[in-house]
Amino acid sequence: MARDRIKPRNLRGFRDFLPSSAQARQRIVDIFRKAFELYGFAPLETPALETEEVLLSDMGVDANKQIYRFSDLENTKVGLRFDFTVSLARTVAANLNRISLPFKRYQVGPVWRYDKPKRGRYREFTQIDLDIIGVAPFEPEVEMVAAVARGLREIGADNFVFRVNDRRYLGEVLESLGVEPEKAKDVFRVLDKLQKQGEKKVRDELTGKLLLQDFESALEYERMQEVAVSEQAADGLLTATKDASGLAKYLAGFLKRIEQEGVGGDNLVADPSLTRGLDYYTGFVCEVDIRGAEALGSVGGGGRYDDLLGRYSATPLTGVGMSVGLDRLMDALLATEVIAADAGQSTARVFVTVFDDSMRAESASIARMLRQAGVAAEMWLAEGNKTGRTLSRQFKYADKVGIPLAVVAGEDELAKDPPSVQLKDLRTGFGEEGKQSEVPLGELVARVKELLD
RNA sequence: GGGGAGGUAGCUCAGCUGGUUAGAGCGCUGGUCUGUGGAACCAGAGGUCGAGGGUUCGACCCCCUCCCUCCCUACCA
Repeated sequence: MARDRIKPRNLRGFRDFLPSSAQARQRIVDIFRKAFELYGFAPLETPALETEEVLLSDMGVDANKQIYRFSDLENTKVGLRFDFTVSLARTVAANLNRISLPFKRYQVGPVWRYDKPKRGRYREFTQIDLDIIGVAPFEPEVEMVAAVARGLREIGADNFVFRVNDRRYLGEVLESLGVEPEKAKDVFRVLDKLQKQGEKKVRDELTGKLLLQDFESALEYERMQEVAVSEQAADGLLTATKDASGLAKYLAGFLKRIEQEGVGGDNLVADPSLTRGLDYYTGFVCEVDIRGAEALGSVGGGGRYDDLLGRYSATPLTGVGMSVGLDRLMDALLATEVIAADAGQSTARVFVTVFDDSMRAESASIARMLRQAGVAAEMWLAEGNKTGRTLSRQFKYADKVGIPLAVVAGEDELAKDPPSVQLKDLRTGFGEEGKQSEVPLGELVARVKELLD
């Protein structure tokens, strides 16, 4: 009798990535890595597990609830990292003697949040994180946004929108509107409905429930949302509050500066309602959306955290950073058809068939030749091949795993002078002209490279 | 966190008002074809009908609890 089988299931909110999607993910990560290194960011690696005391407290109440926590076998209280920022702060504080400021680093890897899973939200997900430690505003902010924007463009996702704001600015605005800080979120949530529900309903709700004094200013302020950044928008921000403050000037200055770096127009929006959930942000905050996939939520976000390092070090240090959520980015890119759903299962570009078990050595030598030339090649591994009889199975396999080219090394061709093989293009349909041709072994590599271009 | 829908083969699903050995398509494995892929035909493997308990002579079907998935909503990556 068979034993009880174990159900091959994953934990809730955890996923496997089969080769076809894992390849697509890794391509995206590689692009970001290159973009970041182009700006001089260096990689950092930190442990997935941190002590509870490092992890907790400055994250905000909601965040603390979402941290995976447990006691290890020695009863040490530990937790899985919730994001990379806290680990970064700890690492920097512990290695100040070995780190030169400014410290520019990126980190890619999984983080864990005990949240209710849904589309675009997982309990284990991969973040691509970018931070600059030790420099005051706002050049680091500019560079960070520019580097992430570059990565997105390299992927082909020109349909991104950065929303930016400054938390302190928000406080000033609220004060000028006569809103108590604890009501801030409610006020902006209601204001968010302006488009959907109309002005009257919003006015009633705001002046009624929330006792907002100055509705007109709030409305004017809200209308700054979704305004593409321009001179005009920057001026708008300056007048959104009754008293144009130094802070407003600072934000407007930032917007002009980031435009110089090529991030503007449809890609940049000043969003005065943006605050973000994590408590450690002290100034600049931003989020990135993929236009057309806003319902999935933002694909990235971040901000400035000038007090966080002080938790771990007597040396106060400023910092700014943001991270892109790879999983949600993939979902958004698929939804907006920036990338295709399915890549191949195999990484090989050429499939080398085995015509007959007795001719495996010949096939193996062809595969070696291709690999030597830097062409990814896969050879048929199964035994039991007789004089071409299993070719159809081999082609079927190669086609299914997405290998574009196949080589058939048959006895007749190899016996020729010069020895030759059949090179077949599996991408063109069966029966079409030019689906395959005889190529001398000496020209195989060149011909393959030509076809793959 | 709040509201709604659903869980039957690897996948997509069917299964009459509860009635004997639970089905289809696709996929998978093998066969027919002794030099060529998406085909056809044949055969086969694969299900404790999400889990546990209850009602009943009898449950995939009815009831309860739990688990899981999806959609809307709030928040986040």
